Amino acid sequence: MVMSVDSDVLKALADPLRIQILTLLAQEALCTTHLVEETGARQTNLSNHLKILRDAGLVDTEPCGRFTYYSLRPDALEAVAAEFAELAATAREAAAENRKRSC
Amino acid sequence: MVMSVDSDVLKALADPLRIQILTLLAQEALCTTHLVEETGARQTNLSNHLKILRDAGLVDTEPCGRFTYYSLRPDALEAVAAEFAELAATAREAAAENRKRSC
DNA sequence: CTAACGTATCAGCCCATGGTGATGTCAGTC
DNA sequence: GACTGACATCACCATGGGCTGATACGTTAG
Repeated sequence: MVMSVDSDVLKALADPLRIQILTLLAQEALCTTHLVEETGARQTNLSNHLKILRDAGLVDTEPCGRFTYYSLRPDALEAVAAEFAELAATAREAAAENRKRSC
Repeated sequence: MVMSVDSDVLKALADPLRIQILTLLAQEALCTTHLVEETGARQTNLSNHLKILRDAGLVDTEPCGRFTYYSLRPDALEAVAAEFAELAATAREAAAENRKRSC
């Protein structure tokens, strides 16, 4: 089974502020202003992070007047979760059979 | 529900070579020499990456004479998978109820 | 129309991190 | 004991990425 975890997605997930953003967006859709209030980060900084999350396919954007609502894409996270779960399952199998390449 | 994904674990996962290492270790336990053959990376480089994976609790080491066997820790990956799955579930719920903070 | 606001983009700084060669350490071999 | 091989550690360099201030763009309010 091929491990096809998108490296960009993982890089996008490997940042505390971005995880905080995702956690907030999991609760409800928010626009940048809300995220500025919640995280205390600057608008420019958040805009950068949101671009990374959007490019990675982790969040969706919905323009609403001059606001932009961001929401989390469950399928993207589920795909990551599934691939790690499968990798873990493979490892459990290998461990149960004590598979070990000889030197 | 608190999102407690360990940042170090995610950072450890956010590297293509380390993902390749984990994928190889999921199949069977290997020592550094095997990983050098499989990945084509230098021994020093691999040793660095393996230290990161070990510090993150993603792999186990088992000394065997002058060799060191590395194996993947399924529970660590399962924990990550579970947290992402839960975050995704929360987001699905929020989307179903169309939760959106007003501006 | 003009002003104010929400958001995106740009250029730059700085630090974290990946890669490397040199070296150290420990186990097994002669 | 001397040597070789497996692995870890160190110092160094180069690149990438996060943060920032300045600025541009589009939308709504007055």
